[in-house]
Amino acid sequence: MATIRDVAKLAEVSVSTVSLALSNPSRVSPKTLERIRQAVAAVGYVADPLAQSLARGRSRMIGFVVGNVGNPFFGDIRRELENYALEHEHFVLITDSSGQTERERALVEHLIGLKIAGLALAPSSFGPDYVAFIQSIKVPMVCFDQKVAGIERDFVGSDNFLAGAMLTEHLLQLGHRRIGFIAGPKHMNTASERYRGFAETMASAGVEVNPKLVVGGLFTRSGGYEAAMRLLIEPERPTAIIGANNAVALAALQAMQELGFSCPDDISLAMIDNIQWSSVITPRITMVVQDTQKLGGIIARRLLHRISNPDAVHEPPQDFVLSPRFVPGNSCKRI
Amino acid sequence: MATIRDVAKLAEVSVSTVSLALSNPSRVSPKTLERIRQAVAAVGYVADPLAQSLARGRSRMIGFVVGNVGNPFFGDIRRELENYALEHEHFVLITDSSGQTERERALVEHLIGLKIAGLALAPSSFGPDYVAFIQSIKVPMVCFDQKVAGIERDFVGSDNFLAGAMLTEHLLQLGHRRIGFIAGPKHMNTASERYRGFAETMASAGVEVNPKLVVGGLFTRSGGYEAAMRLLIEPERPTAIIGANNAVALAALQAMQELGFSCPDDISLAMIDNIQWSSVITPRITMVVQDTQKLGGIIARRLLHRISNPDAVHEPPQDFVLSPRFVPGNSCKRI
DNA sequence: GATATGCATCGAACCGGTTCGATAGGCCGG
DNA sequence: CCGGCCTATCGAACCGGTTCGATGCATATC
Repeated sequence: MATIRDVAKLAEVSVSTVSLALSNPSRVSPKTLERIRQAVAAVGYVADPLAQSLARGRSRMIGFVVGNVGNPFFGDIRRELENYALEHEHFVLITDSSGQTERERALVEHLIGLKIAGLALAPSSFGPDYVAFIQSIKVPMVCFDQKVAGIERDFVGSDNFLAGAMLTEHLLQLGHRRIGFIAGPKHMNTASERYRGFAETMASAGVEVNPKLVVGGLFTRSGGYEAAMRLLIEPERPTAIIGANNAVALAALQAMQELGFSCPDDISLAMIDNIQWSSVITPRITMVVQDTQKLGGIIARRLLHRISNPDAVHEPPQDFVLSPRFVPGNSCKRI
Repeated sequence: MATIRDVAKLAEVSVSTVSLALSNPSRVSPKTLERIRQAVAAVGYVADPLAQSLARGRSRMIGFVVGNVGNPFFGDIRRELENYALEHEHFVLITDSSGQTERERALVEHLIGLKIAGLALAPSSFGPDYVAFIQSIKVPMVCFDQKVAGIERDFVGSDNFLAGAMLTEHLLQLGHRRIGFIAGPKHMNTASERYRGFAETMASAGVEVNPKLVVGGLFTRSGGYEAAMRLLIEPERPTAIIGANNAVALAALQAMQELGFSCPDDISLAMIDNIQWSSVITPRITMVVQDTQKLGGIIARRLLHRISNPDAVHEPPQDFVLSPRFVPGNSCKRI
């Protein structure tokens, strides 16, 4: 590997001039610049990014930390960020915390050790310790998906209250009154907002919610399965079920199939968030989806804005909340 | 951030002694070691990984490069690699080439610039130029999934011939003779082997393959959809279809649904590779799956073996080929 | 014609570690 | 008592860049 000193020697200038020429060509005389350019080409010089990062104190890498890289929701966002970053000569390092807060923390610390230029984080936890940790991060960052109380950072996400409300309204209009709700973890903002959207819409419609029909508490497949089973063995079985995310809704579908219930003939089903291959699942599930592409675009733009404008540190954090989109399927029946 | 010099000052030893103590404690006297330990704790010293990598010429990071991080096949492998690497104090950098060879190359070069300790790569291409590029990589590496002719590296993958053969055999035993095959790109080893498994099993059984029933050529959803449509409008429509991967098979299912064919009553369907949520898809598709966990384990072990045994460079590359597993569903009917 | 201004270039310090050869002191055997 | 060997520690060079203050020279100003 050729170093900057090889270039300097060949071009008969000092090392510092080469460095200057490469990072700020206009500050070097045209003829010297040309000599340096030729020398660079001659020896095939490429700057060592590690040495650059060490000297500059920051690299051109962006950290991307989520709980599940395989989730298409995060995948779409990742893709947007990658493309935008690449256009701006940045490089995205993807990491996966498996939803474990400890691992997330280790990953973030490792990334900061790598002197990343910026961080896009889908927070995996909450509470004072967690908030303190996030707040201690000095690197430009954007949080997304999960709004966590106390974190004062740019945030990009969807209107989850609206998402819950839309599905509830839809089912009410189809005549459903006994609507089951498989909820997510109460402490997660997405989960509580979606539930609030459900509860308030029911209340506005003057329909009382049977507390036995609100189940769950995990956004996982197994949690959803168990919760769905509880709904299905209820004597006053619901006529429709809302899954607060894709995993619990699909688990509910599986439980229904296993118990011999037909969807939508026996029970209607609706969910929040898309899944891959949703179009080949029978029935096609009525859902409310987030505009992942737009979310990703905003995250990317916001993060790179903060990265490339050093003054942006003083800009107060801002929330970007997008409205989700209703996608009708054939999993909900009028009764 | 505390530096190694702060530690040295506080412990009243030289910088080199601190470095030595930290990397090779046995070569420092017990009492000095203790002083250094206390100093480290006192100033909260953590070595800067960037500076270490620069000085050592290699880091403790492992590059993971695949065409689609969101694919659960790669996701499972990634998880195994991450866990194993973490146990050995290595850190996995995930990157996504979107299947674009140019991007893959840029990513690999970037990772090498980061002085990664090792590389796990799912090759995205083939041909002399590509092979030459891969062969030029000096970093310890393991290739997986796609076996590429000419690349002399450790390889970990599944027996794709067997995968194709198993499904074919299954359908033959159910009485099918007019079996359609949606193939992948001919130049991809997985695709050609799967096809070969199909063709040879048919031949052994003395069943002639109608060339019109072998369609496709892309492992994508849209490619599979188009190919399936061609099969379905064929006058001599197949009684069963094999999708050479999950994407084309599910696209075929969608096409069948859209044209009003019932699976498996009208047409049977079988596929290679699993998908997420396969259990909620109606019908449950009969498939042959790869043991992703085991694949990931082998990749991880092999790579870390090469990384931590410098002599291992002389070990000749080795192929690890696992047998896939048959998972019956209810998408194939006896006729 | 002396002084101020600006520009191109350079040298040296620095980022934060590692590594190797040198040195000094302690212990051994002869 | 002295030479030889071992061990603990150190200093300096190095990895490959960046950055800032200094320098020298040419042009603009009064």
